[in-house]
Amino acid sequence: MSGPTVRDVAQVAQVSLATVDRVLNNRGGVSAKVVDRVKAAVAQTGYVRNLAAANLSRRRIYRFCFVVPSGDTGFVALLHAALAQEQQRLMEEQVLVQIVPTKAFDVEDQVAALRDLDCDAVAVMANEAPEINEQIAALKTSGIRVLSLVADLPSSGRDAYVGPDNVMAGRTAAEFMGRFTANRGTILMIAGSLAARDHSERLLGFRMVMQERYGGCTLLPAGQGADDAERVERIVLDAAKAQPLAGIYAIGAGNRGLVRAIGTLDPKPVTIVHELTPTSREALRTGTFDLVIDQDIRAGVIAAVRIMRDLTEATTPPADAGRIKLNIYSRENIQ
Amino acid sequence: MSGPTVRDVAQVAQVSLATVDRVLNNRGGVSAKVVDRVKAAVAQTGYVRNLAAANLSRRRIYRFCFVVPSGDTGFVALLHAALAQEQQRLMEEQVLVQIVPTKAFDVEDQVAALRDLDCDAVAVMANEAPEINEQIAALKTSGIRVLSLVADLPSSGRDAYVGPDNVMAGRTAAEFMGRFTANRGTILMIAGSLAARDHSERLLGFRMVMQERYGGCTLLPAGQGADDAERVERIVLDAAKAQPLAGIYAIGAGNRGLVRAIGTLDPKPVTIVHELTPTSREALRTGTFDLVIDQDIRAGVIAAVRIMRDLTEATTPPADAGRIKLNIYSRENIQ
DNA sequence: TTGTACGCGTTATCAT
DNA sequence: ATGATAACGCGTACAA
Repeated sequence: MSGPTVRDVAQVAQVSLATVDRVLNNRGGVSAKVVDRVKAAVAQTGYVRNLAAANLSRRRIYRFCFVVPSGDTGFVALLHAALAQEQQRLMEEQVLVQIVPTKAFDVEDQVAALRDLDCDAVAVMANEAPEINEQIAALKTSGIRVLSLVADLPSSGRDAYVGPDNVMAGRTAAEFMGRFTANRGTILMIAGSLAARDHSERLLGFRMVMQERYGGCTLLPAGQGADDAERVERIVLDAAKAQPLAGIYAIGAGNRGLVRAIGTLDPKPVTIVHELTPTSREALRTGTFDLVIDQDIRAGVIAAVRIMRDLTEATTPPADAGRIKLNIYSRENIQ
Repeated sequence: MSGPTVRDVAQVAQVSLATVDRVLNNRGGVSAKVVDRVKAAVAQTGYVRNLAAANLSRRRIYRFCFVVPSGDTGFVALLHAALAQEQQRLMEEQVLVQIVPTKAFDVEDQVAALRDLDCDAVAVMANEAPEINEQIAALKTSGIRVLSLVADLPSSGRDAYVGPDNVMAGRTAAEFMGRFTANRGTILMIAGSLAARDHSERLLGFRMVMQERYGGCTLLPAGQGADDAERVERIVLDAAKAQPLAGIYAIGAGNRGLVRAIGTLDPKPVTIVHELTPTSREALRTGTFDLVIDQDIRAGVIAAVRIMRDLTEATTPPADAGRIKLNIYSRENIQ
C-alpha cells in the first residue's frame, strides 16, 4: 500500500541499506558497478525518498533569521504579522526563525544587527550601502547563507533575492496612471528615499512607461517623503499649490499623510500607491485611492523560508522561487 | 539542541507516553486531573509536535481525486499542468492524486466519472445540474469528502469550495471597463454558458457595477459562446456590425476567436478577459487585450489538497482557506 | 484508566 | 568498499 522504501531498493540491488544511502546522498565510497545497480533499482522500484523520515532521522533544526525594520504600521507591520503567523507551522517543521528588528534607514544599526548572527541563513531587508554589502560578504564567509528581502542588494553577493520585480511594479503603476488620467495632466511622484533600491527601481519603471506611451502627462520632479506621513502630506500640499494634480504615484510608505492631503484637493487626483495595508485598503474603499499595487508579503515569507532551507541543504532552489507576484487591487477586489 | 519531545512531557507530567498522546490528540479516557497535569507539562516544556515524526509513524497515505474537464488548451490545460507540477511534491508528502478527466459540459459523463470513485476525497469541477448534485450526495454518504473547484456547487452539499469569488471577479472587470472606456459607448459581454455558475456570477457582478457607477455605457444582451472560439468570433463580428463596440467583456473561454475578431475591428474595443493563458498573455502583450483577470489555479490546487487533507482528518479547515485571489494583469505585469 | 513495546523510513555510527 | 544496527519522535495495538 505504501510506496517503495530504501529496503526495497536494497533488496532489488542486492546491497545493504547503508550502501543505498551512500548512493542516494552521493557520499562516495561506492564502486561504480554498485552505484549503477542501485540507481537501476531506484528506477525499477519507483522509489521516492520520504522527506518526513529523512528529516526525522537526521533531526536537523534549521535556524533562520529575519533582519527587518521594526515598525507597527504599514508594510513592515504586515511583514511582522506574516512572520508571526508562520511561526507555528514552521516550528512543527523544525525551523526556528528569529526576528531581528532594525531601525529603518539606519545603516549603522542594520550593520550591527547583521554582525553577531548565529544561524544557518538570514533574510535581510536593508538599505543599499557599502557597509551592508561588506557585512553580508563577511556573513557568507562564515558559512551563513544570505538572501535579500523586498529590496534587492545585488552587489552584496547575496545568495538569492525574494521580492517583486520593482521595475515592473513601477511600469505597471504607470500603465494604469496613463489610462486613468486619460493621458493628461500633471503627475506627482513621491518616493521614500532614492537610496532604497526598491524605490528607485519603481521610479525608473514608472518614468519609462510614462515617456513611452503617456507623453500627454507632465511629470514633476520626484519628491522624497522618507516614508513619513507628515512629510508626504507636505509634499502633496506644496505641489498642489503650484498647479492642479491629475495624478499621484506614491512609491513608499506614509500613506496616512497622503490620505489627509488628498482630502483637501479638488478635483481628487488619480492616486496609485503600493502595499495593501489597513490604511490603503480603507482609502481604496472610500475612493481616495484608485489603485494599490501589492506584494504578497506572506507569500514572500514562505518563499524566503523555503529558499533558505534549500540553500542550507545545498540544493539549488528553482530559478523563479524568489519572484513574488504583484497583485493589483481596485476598490472591487480587495480581500 | 533539539526541542522537547513527548518523552519530556511524559516525564514532567509523571505519566506514560501513551497518556500524553491521548491528551495531545484528545482521544478521551484520561482523568481530568491527569489531563491538566499533561497540559501544564506541555506548557512548561514548550513542546511542539514534530509533524515529520507524526506523519511517519501513522504512515497514512491520502488518496485524492481531481475530476476536471479534459482539454489541451486554455484554462483547463493550465489546471492539468498545475496538477502535474504538484505531483512530485505531493508524493513526498504521502498524498496520491488521481486525475479523472471528463468531457466539458457533458453532465452524463461527469456523473459517470463521479460514480466509481475510490479515494478519501475528491475535488470536482463540473456543471451545475441536479444529477451532479445527487451523485455528490451519494459520494458523501459513502464517506468521501467532496469539494467544488473553480465553479461552486452550493446546493450539492459539498464540504468546501475552492475558487475565486466570481461575483467579485465580475465587479472588478466592470470597474476597469468603466474607467478604461471613460464611461462611454456600447459594451458586449460574452459568457460561455449561463448554466455554468462561475459565468453567471461574473455576469451578475459586472452588470451590478456598470449600473451603479458607469451608466454612461450601454450594455448589449449577453452572448453565449459555449467556450468555443468560432462561436465567440461570430458573436463579436455580428455585434460589431450593428454598432461600434467600446468594450468587450469575455467571461469564459474561446479567446483565440476573440483575438481574431478584434483584429478586424477599428477602433479596437477595450477588452477584458479571464484567465492568463498563453493566448491571453500574448494578446495582452500585443495590446489586443487590455486586462486579464486571473485566478491562480496553482494556488487553487495547493489549497484544494490542503483542504482535502484537513477534511479527511476531520480538522475543520480555516474559513477562508478556499478563497483564491483574483490577480489582475495588464501588459506591464505579466509574469 | 494507564502503561509497554514495537514499527514507520531514513540517517549515522560502528564494525568488517 | 560494504554491511549490521541503533537511533530519531510519534502513533498504536495490546497488555495490565
